[in-house]
Order: sequence, then structure tokens, then C-alpha cells
Amino acid sequence: MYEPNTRRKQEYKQRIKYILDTAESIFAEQGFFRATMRQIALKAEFALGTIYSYFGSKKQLYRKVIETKVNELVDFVTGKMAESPTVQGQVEKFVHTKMTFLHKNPAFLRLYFTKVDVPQLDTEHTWPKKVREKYDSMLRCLTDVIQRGIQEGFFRPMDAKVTTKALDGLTNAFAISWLNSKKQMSVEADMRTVTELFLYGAATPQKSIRNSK
Amino acid sequence: MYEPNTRRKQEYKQRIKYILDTAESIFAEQGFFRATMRQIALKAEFALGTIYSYFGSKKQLYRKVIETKVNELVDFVTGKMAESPTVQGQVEKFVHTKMTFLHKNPAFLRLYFTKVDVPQLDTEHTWPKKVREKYDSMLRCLTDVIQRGIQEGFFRPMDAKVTTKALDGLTNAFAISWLNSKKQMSVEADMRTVTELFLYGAATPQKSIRNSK
DNA sequence: TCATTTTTAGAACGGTTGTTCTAACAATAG
DNA sequence: CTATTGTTAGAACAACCGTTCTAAAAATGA
Repeated sequence: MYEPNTRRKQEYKQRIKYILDTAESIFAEQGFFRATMRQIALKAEFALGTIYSYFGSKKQLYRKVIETKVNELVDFVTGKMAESPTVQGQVEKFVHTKMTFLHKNPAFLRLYFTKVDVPQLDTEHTWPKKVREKYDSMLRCLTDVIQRGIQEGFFRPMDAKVTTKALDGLTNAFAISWLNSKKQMSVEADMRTVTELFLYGAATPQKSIRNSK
Repeated sequence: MYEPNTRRKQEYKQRIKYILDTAESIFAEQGFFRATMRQIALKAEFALGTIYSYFGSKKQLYRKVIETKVNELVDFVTGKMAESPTVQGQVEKFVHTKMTFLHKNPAFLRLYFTKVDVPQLDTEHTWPKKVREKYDSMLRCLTDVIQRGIQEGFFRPMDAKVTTKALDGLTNAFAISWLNSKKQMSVEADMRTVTELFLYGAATPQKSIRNSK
């Protein structure tokens, strides 16, 4: 028989990862349809057939790329959020870790925003259900925090899910803008802006002193 | 010679519009790459060659679709904004008209969010420069309003451009969510949420009474 | 009616690409 | 070493699609 030993298993994992990373960069550069399997094979230095033997099809390879990265993102964000005890701390962690991750993974950042969540299309224009659910689990985590904040009186009595949507969208807006800017943007400044704007809004407080920080 | 009379000109315009509308719906359903010129010709009830004689190529047709709709959106939004004299009124107009437009044009809504603004790729994944500029003109209009609001003391002293980005992103976030929701969402409620959140934030005002409305 | 222009249906062209296949080669286990 | 399995380079296949072309029909202006 052919019992793969440890090294062999490791090598296999490494190869998978290498192919996934390569595919990610090419999909990010060119988009799903422009990217070709030949390109990916070439850049990853594997034969075309090998890629197919590993991933079956272009679509599956693509899904795997997305799935892997979203899992990474979500685990990173939720993990960090759990570290903070306070509501405000957790919200800040969400903003901070999500934006940091997207900033550190520019290829993924592109993939992330090339996709739209339109379940009607189960094609390459939407996220696989598994991925969607993983992402939702992160949002639910945020919703719980916000809900707690409302109960504690830290947040105004709003719909927690809607508020989640707003904060998620706010972070997205800034991340998207990184795609355009040639010059190096200050990520830290953006994170602070998002947090502040989300908590206190744009309008000047009337006859009041805000608890800033 | 062959001097097209008025009716002929009108018919020509109507045809152009009909093809553009048809193309919009198909591009929205399938995305640029999946959509085929044959499909569009079939649905628009024109011969394939006729479409080509009108628009030259698939890419040009696509660009025209986007361009037309973005122009409509921007003119609609900026037009309505100009109607209001106050800063707060103009901000509300922006939120209201932009979201209303996107809600009333679900096909465009999809196209709008399938595209990402990545100037590095001058392919189908980005907006044509002309479109980008048009959209930017709308954002600049909003930036001016916010700048005025800052000077008047209505807004806190923030970077007006950054604040614009935030508000634009906030409206996008809610519009995107309409793509997913099977059930009819309350657009009015979403518009109010966006406005409130943008102006006053999510945190509870401390020792203060907010001027609500 | 006649000459001109538009439109049409569909064939045809040319290129691309996902996927499979083949035959040779390399690595591995026993 | 030998049988087995994994890998490779590249050919081959098959389908698709953007685009052009053709010949006929329809519409138009005079």
C-alpha cells in the first residue's frame, strides 16, 4: 500500500497552501473570469493537471480560496473581540482587527469586494453559503455585543442588527477606499474615524460634554 | 440623400433606450462575463448585428449602460440636494434621494455593487473614468455641504472628505442589504436610521439633551 | 416605382479556455 | 529492483462567444 508519511502530508499541505495563495493573487488581479487555470498553474509552478487533481475545477478552487481567507478573517476578528471585557472595547476590537486584516491582505481585500452577496445568483458573483454563514457568525457576534451595550445603556435603544449592518458597512467603506488610493493612507486614522463616527456621529453635541474615550 | 426626420430620430432614441434597458437587466442578472450579446439581442428583439451597429462592442454597450444610469443617479441626487437651503436638509436629501434611486432601480443596484473602484484594472471590474468622475462630482457636492456644516458649527470639526466617505458608505451598506432580503424592507426606516446614525452616532448622549430633528 | 439604407436571421470565423487525456518521468514503499 | 502512485508537459477536445459577414427582406425618400 501507499501510506503517506508525515513529511509527505506536510508537503501536500504546503502545496495546497501555495496553490491557494497563488490563485488568490491571480483571482484578485484579474477577477474570476479573466484568470485562467493555465496562469495559475504556471505561476504556482505546477502542471495544469496537478491543479485539477487537487481542486477539481476552477470554481472549486475559487471557492476554496475565498473560504480559507474568510475563515481566517472571522476567526481573527472574533478571537480578538473575545479578549476585551467591555462593550466599547469589543466594538473597537472589531473595527481594529477587521480593518487591520483587510489592510494586511490586499489581494483578499479585492476579492472581498468583487463579490456581492446576492443569493439569487449561485454563481461566481456570490459567496458560497458556507462562507456567508461564517461571515454571518462574525456579524452575529457583533450584534450580541451591541445588544449588550444597549442593555447596559451604553448604546441608544436601536435595532442591534441594523446597527451591526451600519458598523460593518462603515468599515467596508474605508477599506474599499484603500483600493483606490495610490498614496499610503493612515490605517490607524481611519480606524479611529470609524469608531468615533459610529459612536458619536458627525453632528456637534449640543450643550453637553461627551465622554471621549 | 437620407435625411432622418423627427419620427425616425425618436424611434432611434427609443431603440437605444430599449437596448440599454434590456442590457442592463441581463448584465445585472448574469454579470458582465456570463451575459452574452446573443442573449441581449434576443431579449431586446433585435438582430445581433443591429446591436453591434449601435454600440460597437460588448464592452462599449456595458459602459454605456453604466454611464447612463450613473448620470441619472447623480443628476437626481444633486438636483434634489440643491433644493434644500440648510445643511441638515441637504444631508437628508442626499441620503433620501440616493437610497430611493437605488431602491427603485434594483437592476442598477446590482450593477452598482458588482463593480468596484479599482483604477489599476481598466477592465470590466472598474468603472470607466467618465463615470467615476461623475460620481465623484456628487461626492464633492456632499463634501461641500459637510464643509459648510463644519463652518456653521453644525458638524464637529472633522475631515469633510472622510466624513463624506463614511456617509456614502453607510448608505451603500443599507442598499446592499436590500439585495439579500427576500422580504420587503422598509426603505423609509433605513433612510431614517442612516441619517440618525450619521448625525448622532450609536452611543447614548451623556448628560445632554440632543436636538433630535 | 426605384435607388438607397436599415434591419434581419443566421452562418461563419477565430480565438479562448475549462477540462481531459497521454505518455514519459520521478518518487516511494516493500 | 519492482510495482504503484504522483507529477509533468503539452496535446487534444469540446464548447462557447465576441465579432464579422452574407444575402435577403423591409423601410424609406424622392
